[in-house]
Amino acid sequence: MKEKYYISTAIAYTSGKPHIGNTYEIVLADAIARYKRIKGYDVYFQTGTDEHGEKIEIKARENNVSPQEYVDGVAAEIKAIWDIMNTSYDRFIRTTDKNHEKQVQKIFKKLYEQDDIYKGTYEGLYCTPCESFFTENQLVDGKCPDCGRAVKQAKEEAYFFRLSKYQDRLMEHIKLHPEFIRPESRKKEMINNFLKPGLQDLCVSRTSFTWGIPVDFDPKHVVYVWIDALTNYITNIGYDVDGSSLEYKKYWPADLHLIGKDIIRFHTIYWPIILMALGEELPKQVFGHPWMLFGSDKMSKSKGNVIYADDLVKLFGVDAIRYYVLHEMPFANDGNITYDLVIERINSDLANILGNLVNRTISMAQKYFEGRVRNTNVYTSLDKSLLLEVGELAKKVDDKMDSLEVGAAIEEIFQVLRKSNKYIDETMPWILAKDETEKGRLETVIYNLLETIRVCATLLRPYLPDTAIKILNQLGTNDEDMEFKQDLIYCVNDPEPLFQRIDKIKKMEEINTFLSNKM
RNA sequence: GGCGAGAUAGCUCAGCUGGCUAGAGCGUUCGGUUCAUACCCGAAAGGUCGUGGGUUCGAUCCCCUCCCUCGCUACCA
Repeated sequence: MKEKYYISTAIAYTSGKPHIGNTYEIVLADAIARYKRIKGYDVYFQTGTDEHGEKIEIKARENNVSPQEYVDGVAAEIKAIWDIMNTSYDRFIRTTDKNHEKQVQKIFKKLYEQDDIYKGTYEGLYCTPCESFFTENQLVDGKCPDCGRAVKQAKEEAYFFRLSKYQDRLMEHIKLHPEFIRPESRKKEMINNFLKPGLQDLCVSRTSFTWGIPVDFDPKHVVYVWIDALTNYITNIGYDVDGSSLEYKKYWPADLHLIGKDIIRFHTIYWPIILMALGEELPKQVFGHPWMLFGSDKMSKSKGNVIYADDLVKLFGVDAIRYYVLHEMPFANDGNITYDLVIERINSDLANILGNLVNRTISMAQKYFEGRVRNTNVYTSLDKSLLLEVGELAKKVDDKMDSLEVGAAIEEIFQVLRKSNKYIDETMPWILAKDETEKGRLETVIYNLLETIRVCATLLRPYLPDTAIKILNQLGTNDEDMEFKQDLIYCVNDPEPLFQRIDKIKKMEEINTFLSNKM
């Protein structure tokens, strides 16, 4: 039986269209999911949208539509972008799904009945005109951050979760499972800022807005974000307080929750504690990935520097953008994206190193052998290092992927592609072609190249799915073994450029026109 | 303020528990080649490894001071 692998992204908040920074997460998850499938895992890959809350209620009002209509629109937009990015999620959950709502109510009730949740009062600084509570450090000059007027102490009835009851168990779990929170620095932040000082009880219901899942035994309350949003990971695969589905039993606990670094607290403190209270297993790993910055600024609409994934795809193509975000994002630090950098990466890596290698190799196979190439086994010492590197490639990629270093995994493959270009220069096929007695040697050289490219293309499938298929088609093979083989027989098709080189100046003009047309 | 991370070539970054002339990619300059998408290959230039101390036979890597950048510091998500 196949080993299961459950990976999730965070559910995207439907307050507006996600930019490339948000889109990075789904692409990263997709690369990992595709990789695991190739490795033979039974992968379940979930994503979706978080659709309740006050902010959405307000947005809907501003747009003169109902909250449901509003989230229907944004959720569709988000799903469309995920699809444009060619991501292979298995299921897309929305927190407005009926089953989710029902399960959340049951979970809330169960936690209440077992006294993990109790009714109390929420005390805080309240701005009456804005009808909102704020914390001390949200205030601007001691005044309401929204309207600038004075705030006052106020109380509101609310349900609370006794987090402190579980904090020792959670601390223990984090110590026993060093892989639970990644990267490491995030773990320290959680321990030092929250666990060590002691957890405060968490407010889990609201009465100040209505766009949420009602608490069924106390309907003036709606379930506040935590229990609503976080439980998506289990409700959608069949968790049920009264007995969960077989699917749930098969896939839970999740192997990896991939999330942005901004929501680590919810996933490494609140979520595990909710699960402990329910008596369920904890996810194996939570990875808080870094952010994608535009230049050195965080993207925001007010700065006017927002880049959307669908626009980038229109301008550069889906695999180019997948490549950029996967390759350029560091493991722990924030990465950045500019049009200049995207163009440089496409030209140097995709067009020159990869595209041109495939093109020149296939051209030679056509020119010297009418496209039909087999291994004639005429080796020389020049072949040694290339064959050694291809031989080790799958293992190296595997190691990097295991530690979620996706960019480094891709780099390993490109290392071999670079090596292949060098190999052509060293073996000089065009010289061999002039000497009839070197025909056998020439064919071995071309074979080594074709086979190396096949291995690389196969390994590139998780990152550049369309391009990988194109390469394999040009090679005329459907062999997707990740090891170098000695005995394939190639009958290649006509070469066709994979990525056009981009003229930076012309492209920038095109981009400016494109953006000004959108305004 | 507290806690945490980081500061290495023009740019983006590698450098495991201290040890050969500090590395890679991109960019720049020069040279080579022609199978190929003016591509590819090679070479060079370019770093007092943030500051000032200390430990050591020896420190980019350990300790301390200082300077700077960034993140977290609980109910927006």
